[in-house]
Amino acid sequence: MRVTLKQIAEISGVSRATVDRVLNNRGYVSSEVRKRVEGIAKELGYRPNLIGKALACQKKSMILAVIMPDNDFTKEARVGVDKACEELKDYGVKVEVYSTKGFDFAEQISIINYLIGRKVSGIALRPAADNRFIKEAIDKAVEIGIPVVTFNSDVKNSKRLCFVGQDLVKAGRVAGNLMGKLLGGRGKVAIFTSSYELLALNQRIEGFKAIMETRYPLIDIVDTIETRDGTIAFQKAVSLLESVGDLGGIYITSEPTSEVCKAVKFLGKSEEIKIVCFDFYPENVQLLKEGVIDFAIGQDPVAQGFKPLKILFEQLFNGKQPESEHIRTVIEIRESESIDMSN
Amino acid sequence: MRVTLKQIAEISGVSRATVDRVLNNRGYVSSEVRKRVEGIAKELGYRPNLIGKALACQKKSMILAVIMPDNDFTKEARVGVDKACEELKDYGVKVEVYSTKGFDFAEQISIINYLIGRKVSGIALRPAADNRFIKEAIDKAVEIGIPVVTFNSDVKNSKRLCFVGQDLVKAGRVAGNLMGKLLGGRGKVAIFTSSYELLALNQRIEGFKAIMETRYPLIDIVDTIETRDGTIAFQKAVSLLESVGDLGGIYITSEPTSEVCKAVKFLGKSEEIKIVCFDFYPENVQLLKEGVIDFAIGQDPVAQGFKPLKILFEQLFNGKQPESEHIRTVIEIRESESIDMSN
DNA sequence: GTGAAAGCGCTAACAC
DNA sequence: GTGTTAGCGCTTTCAC
Repeated sequence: MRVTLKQIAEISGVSRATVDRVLNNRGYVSSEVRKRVEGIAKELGYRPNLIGKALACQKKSMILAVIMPDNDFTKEARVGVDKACEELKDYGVKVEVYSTKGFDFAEQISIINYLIGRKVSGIALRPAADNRFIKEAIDKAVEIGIPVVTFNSDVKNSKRLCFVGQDLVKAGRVAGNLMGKLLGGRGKVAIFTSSYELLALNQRIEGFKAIMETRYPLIDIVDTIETRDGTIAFQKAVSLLESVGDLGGIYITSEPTSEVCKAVKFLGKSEEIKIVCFDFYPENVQLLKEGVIDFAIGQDPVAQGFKPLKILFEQLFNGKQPESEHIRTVIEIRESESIDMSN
Repeated sequence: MRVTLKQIAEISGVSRATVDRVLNNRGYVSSEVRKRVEGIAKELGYRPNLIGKALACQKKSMILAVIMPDNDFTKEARVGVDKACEELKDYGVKVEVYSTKGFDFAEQISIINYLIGRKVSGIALRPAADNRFIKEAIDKAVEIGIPVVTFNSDVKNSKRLCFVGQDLVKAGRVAGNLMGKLLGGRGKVAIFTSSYELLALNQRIEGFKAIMETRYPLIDIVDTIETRDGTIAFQKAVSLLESVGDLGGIYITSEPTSEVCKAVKFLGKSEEIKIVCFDFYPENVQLLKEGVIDFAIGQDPVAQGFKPLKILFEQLFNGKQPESEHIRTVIEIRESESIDMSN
């Protein structure tokens, strides 16, 4: 059994309450006593017993809030949120989920302000944008003592505790390498992306292009198409396929996947066109099984829902800092045989 | 706050000790009282507070033992074992690791007997073999009340609580699909395996062959080579490559990976021969980066070290049964860009 | 400034 | 068979 607070109290000749005051910076303690207690605690390598602490803290339930725009990703992240809920329940943690329709950063800001007013203990945020308004809202929360963890997408230069998400450039490199192997190192490729305004997607393109240049010089990126509103994706894909008859592969950074695949199927080119895309949403699973998509790359949304809460809890509960400022989630490659969640 | 044992005691008009006796089946309680208490507990949906329980149990440290033959896999599994150690330390759990040189099942049996004598609380076993002697040792432990969890490789028909490991046939299918894609669906392939006597490796071959037959009829498996002692692998690979000039790919089920790759490099065929193998050991990482290996498939050794201990703990500590009899670890696909552990 | 004491939910030794 | 009591390590209230 490790050294306890009680032992420290006895050795230092003070009460447990005083040791508690010193070690947890609450109340006033004469600097002489403080020095002595700190010295002894350090010397004995005191580390609080988390179970005892948890038991004593159970009553004062702490509230953690999760804010996330509602889309496919959210649904899977929710599984991780629920897991964290379950695991932290015993510690008196309550989790509140605020899911907003669409990527409306103004709404996120007002939720943050509301939470600041309610003095919640911590906030996990999937930002709807990376701009100075969101940044300021985050900083405001942090400054009054509410730690914020961003996930899925980051807010640059903000005071958030850390960011949990995929290394997106690297994910793009992985996608590029997969495409390179599928094409045997030669051929024509097109890129589909939903918006040039989302940093994450641009990074996925950046990594893809980088590896194509260095490792697959014989692969030609013939076009990069922004689809914005998904409805035009199908038409654009059909035109592309018709105009570039010998297209070998399509790389899709996110949303338009099913529309693009529909076009490929429509023209009966599932066999000859190789497709690499992101995420394991149900439509993608289906397309993988059908053999239309060759590889899908996952970003572990469950971990992205789980870890921010866990990190906030550990920070608040035992002052543990996150291991790094960017907690990377795994880059999962799946094909038709490994796509089933059951494994 | 959920309903507590104390409340149940008050409502049933008995003492906490009696409720404890009823709910945890210790000591004798009149069947009348037992019925009443059980009824009330059930009605109120009583679930013990694990933190309180943990705090009270800390003193009687429980010992969990891990037995595993020492090889590359073990080194990585060890990381998971240490993680479990750390996480369970607060609950008064001590973990003892017994790592044996080589796959000597007799030695494992004597360790198991020793642990039975010492009355440890639970055993995590990576079996050195799947035979009736090991099975009997496991059953003996289980019968006197020491739960056993097997990992990495199972022992059929034994009374182990559950098995933690990869779905090996499925992993073989994944490997086959990757090879199929690398070869564009046509060509000649050879299989290297270290031993026909290890169930795991045969299952990896089984899955591979199955998918080749159904999905890639134009791919020809020209040879399956057993290398046993690794030293002959290099020579066998060289002969193969020389005799089958137009070989397209090599599938390696385990150990001989680096020797086979050496042969491929030796003959300057890294570019033309596609290689799919297992595990992310340092040599494999290097070969992936060099572009000699195309894909490596991981079995999450860290989880294989971690989960058995966690499962044993939960079973012993709060009677929680494992979710399934076979806890599958993830089938991780990695290529040169995603092979770095850092992600 | 500091200490005493109660209490979190549960277990276990001992008394009856 | 059942109850009493102390205690696990920590926090917190209240008194001095």
